[in-house]
Amino acid sequence: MTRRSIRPRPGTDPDCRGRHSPRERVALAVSICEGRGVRMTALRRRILELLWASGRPTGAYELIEAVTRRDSRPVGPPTVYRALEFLMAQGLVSRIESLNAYVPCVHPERDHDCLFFICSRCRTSVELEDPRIGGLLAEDATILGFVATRRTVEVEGMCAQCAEVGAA
Amino acid sequence: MTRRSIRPRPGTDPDCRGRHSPRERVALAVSICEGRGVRMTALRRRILELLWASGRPTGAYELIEAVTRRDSRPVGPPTVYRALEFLMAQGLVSRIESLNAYVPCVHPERDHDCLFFICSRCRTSVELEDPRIGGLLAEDATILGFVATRRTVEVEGMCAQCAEVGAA
DNA sequence: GGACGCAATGTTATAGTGTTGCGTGTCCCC
DNA sequence: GGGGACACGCAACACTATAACATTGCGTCC
Repeated sequence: MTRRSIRPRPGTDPDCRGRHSPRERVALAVSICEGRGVRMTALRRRILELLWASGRPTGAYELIEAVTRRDSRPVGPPTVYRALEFLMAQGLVSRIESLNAYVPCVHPERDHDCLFFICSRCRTSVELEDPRIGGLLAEDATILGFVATRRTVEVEGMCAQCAEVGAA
Repeated sequence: MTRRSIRPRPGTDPDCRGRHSPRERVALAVSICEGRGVRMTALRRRILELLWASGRPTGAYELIEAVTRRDSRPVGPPTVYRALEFLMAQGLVSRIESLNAYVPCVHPERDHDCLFFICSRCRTSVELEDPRIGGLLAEDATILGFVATRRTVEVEGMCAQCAEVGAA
């Protein structure tokens, strides 16, 4: 219970911190797309790289600016939104609803239900997987006769580092 | 497991369906505000009534139109957003992040963590309370050293009624 | 009763987020 | 190398939310 040295970054969770470089995760995403027969185009890849490079949940319009700057050509909103849609459909990116922002998923290789802890001070987020929560939600859904297709679980507050600083 | 006759409406959950009329819930909200020494003004009350009357998650701009129509005078966005902010601070209304919409809370008298099941076909939502989920989230937060201030749990899919129709 | 303080609301403008519609290109498969 | 599906470019627009500033209304204090 005392592994507190993590610096929360998108998609870094306590069990695998440091093990996943952005480069490696992008390469994994590419191979996943190959395996599925879907197209990881240059634009889509660029956006995934930018999300990994950002280090925190990133808005669509920030991405528009970043792509425009990096590729030295104007890119419109629909272009970026479509790429995000693709990346989300492939489970490579998640949307954080309470921020209107996007983060790369740490474990696209697993079929996962993300759970986000979002620090409102340093604007970072940590992705966790906790299958127990999915289980309870499925149970509640069954009671209601509800057929679930998507889950959003987000916790806002202050991360360990910021809480320490704030307490000082 | 076979209580399926409910018509999901905002804030109606299987354990108390039909027991809460909008009128009664608004009256409860008024008395809660009195007890707390905060002001349930005419505008705030009007917006709460409109949310109860709507029967589904309602966007801020829908509310702006509804207030404008009902009071026969133009109302600007800030006015409505401020009223919503107040109602949320008092736990009388919740925001559904994945819809950018607002619903009245069924049990403002309890300190509650809402959990929403949102039907993407009929656009209704059902509010549940499941303390076990809050417990797990608190547990995960502790492991991360995270200090939580707000939780968002939303499940999208199809409600029992729409699933039946859709299956036909 | 008039001057002040304060909370709530009104007004205008603008920022931020996301979508529609349509045309063009490009890749892949046969 | 023709044809269809998918991806992208572009312009305009729709929706959601906030900033900045003005006004109203009400209670209080002298």
